[in-house]
Amino acid sequence: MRNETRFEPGLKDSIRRAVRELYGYDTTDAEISLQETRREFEGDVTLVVFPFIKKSGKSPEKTAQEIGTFLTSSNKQVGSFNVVKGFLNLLIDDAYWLEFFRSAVEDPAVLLDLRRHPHLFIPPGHLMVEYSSPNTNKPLHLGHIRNNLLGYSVSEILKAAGHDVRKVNLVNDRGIHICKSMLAWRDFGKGETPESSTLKGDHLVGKYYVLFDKKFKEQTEKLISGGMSREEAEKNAPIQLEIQEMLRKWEAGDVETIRLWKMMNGWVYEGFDETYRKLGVDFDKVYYESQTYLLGKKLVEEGLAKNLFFKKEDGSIWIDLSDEGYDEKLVLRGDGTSVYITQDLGTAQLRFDENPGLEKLIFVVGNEQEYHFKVLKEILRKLGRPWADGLFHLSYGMVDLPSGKMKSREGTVVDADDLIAEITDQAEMITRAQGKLDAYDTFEAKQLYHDLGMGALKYFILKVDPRKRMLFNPAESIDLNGNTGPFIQYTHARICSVLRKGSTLVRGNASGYQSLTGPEKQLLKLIHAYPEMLRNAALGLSPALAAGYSYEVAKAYNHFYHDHIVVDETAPDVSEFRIRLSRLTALVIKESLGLLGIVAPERM
RNA sequence: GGUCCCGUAGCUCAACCGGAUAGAGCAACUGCCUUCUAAGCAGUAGGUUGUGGGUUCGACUCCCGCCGGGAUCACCA
Repeated sequence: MRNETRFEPGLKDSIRRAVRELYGYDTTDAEISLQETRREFEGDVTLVVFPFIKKSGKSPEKTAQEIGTFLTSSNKQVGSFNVVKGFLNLLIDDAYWLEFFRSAVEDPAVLLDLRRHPHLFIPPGHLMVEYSSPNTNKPLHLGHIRNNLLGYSVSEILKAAGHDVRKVNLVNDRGIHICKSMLAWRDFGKGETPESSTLKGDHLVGKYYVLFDKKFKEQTEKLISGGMSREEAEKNAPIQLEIQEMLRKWEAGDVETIRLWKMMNGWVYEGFDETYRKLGVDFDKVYYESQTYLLGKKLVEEGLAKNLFFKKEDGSIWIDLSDEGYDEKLVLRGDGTSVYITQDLGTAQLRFDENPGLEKLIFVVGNEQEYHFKVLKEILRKLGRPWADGLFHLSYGMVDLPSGKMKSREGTVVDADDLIAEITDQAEMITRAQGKLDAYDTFEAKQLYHDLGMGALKYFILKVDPRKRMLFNPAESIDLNGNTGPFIQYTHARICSVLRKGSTLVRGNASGYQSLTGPEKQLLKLIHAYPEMLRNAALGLSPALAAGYSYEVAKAYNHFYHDHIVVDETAPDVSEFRIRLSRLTALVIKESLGLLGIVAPERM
């Protein structure tokens, strides 16, 4: 975690003053490198003095010594210091930590509200986050899970940092691939419905999508054995010709086709809603591609009129982006129909039109579409849209299995609903074996198993830097010990248990407590760092920072808990302080887990 | 082939803008429940940060070459 802003303007200003008075020049911010003191040395913050030695003309040790002496006498936050090579370790006085503790006890908003910290404050913006973006021809899988969890968490982080955030979904509900499941159901489904089959709607539709593929393969193989080339066979399989016909009918608004489409998509949406509910994600608005795919043609005309685009002989329209390091890019087909990017140009325009003041549009989409989003942004920029710079592709890495990539055709896809069920079952087994929940009724217990299972899954996925590929091993499922969601949830439940026992001992604000033990101070420092973590997570769009933070806090609390008696009738001052410290710890754990969409249970 | 991303302990991941002896968890091994939740705590062991150069007081981090892996470059989305 960055520390340079942590001890607020005070410390940096003091350093600046020290350098000016001692060596007679003004430092730049970049030269003042503050970091957390490594555990093996004594201190809280460390100043790297190498940048100053040219001006001081003295050795690193001597320079550090001089700055340290200046700081202890000019800044009362600095209690003492020591020097190791070119590193000046500063010890922040306990009084500072205790003062912070009391202000947080009085008013927890000090922790949660960035407006309370001028040096951490981010000007609030009006943002939109698009995530999930499923196809309506098959159920959600592990890849979608990462997308959904990221999109939701990033939105929560941005909201917590003070932004106005709109979460949106863009459902890919039309097109030739959607027709595949429709056709297979119509011809082979015998009227099967989610009710009659007891299959979840999205799974039922997915079943017919797979069936289509099977029939298609059978037909092409047959044609190939009849002497046709593979390419020809794939073009001429009867079922292939039929879906093309179906898509034409759909686009022409054919009543029967539309009816079938609506019915089957309806099933899918019911299925998706259930999965979204289990994942705990939601949207302020859902866009449907069937309503947006025609948008964007006006922008194409505009680009043509401005000579940014050009028309080829066959009537197709292109933009030449070779000067920007990209290729020529098609923006409209020869027959005048939209391609993916046409639509995206249109929806971007629509969103900025619909949301006056919108500053940033964040697309949570896998990194295989990086090229697409670069091109999209570049085109909009060339079209003179001032908001084009506000487009941001939050490009996340794929989720790999031990066997390699997930391939739907090879049946190695990990289904989202199955995974959620398995993890929840596992959480239930382990929790029951612990036998700490006798007071819970069935409903509460079920809810808890779900919260724990999802805690494990969400933490596992979100703790990894979004940009990186990650590996998920379903066979080992998910650990519940160590650096995991349930470990942090457990710590929260543990604190709640302590608080239930000790709440009557708390009356004042522990003002009698004067000196901190090591573990107490460590915990307090981490609590103190919450706003800074929030700021960094928001600026970096990184749930991983919130995950890492919550883990650090949980570890520090368990250490503290192991070494100290919290509730002690015979030492009311100490108990009062430690109970209040526990309360603040529970608060930052609950908040940081909340940023990840993870519930912090009171018992487990 | 062009462009981009990745390579850290047996495994999964950290390491802030270039800072000190590269950190956690899992797996392995040792201890700790008569005391507030042992889903815990403490410890041992595990590394030439893919590789070779360069820049720097200082490189996992920046630059160049190589090796290995991935993505992308559709009148698909």
